Amino acid sequence: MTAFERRVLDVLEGLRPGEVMTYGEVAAEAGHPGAARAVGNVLARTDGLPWWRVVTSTGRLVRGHERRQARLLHNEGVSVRNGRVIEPR
DNA sequence: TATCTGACGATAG
DNA sequence: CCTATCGCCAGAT
Repeated sequence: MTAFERRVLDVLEGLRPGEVMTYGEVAAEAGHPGAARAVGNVLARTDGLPWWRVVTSTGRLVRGHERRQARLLHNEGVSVRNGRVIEPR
């Protein structure tokens, strides 16, 4: 477990159902601005994290997991349309 | 130290 | 709005 990974996990644990953040925002809050891509890597290999509450900078859902993510987000009251989170980023 | 990889970001076309 | 590209970062080899 690296320091970077811990910081990312801390940020994610602060997310409540229905709240959504972008990879870039997570990276910045974790104290590693610009490491959006690295955040994605963490989410991809770590289990038990609310990965579906993280989307791309344009509100696009995670590549390759659109269906699953759309369902999970919908369960939390987040509006999704055409593989994209609606309005409130 | 050098390279490669990937659930990203910004931008030109 | 979409795709191609290039830049960036942390991790793994």
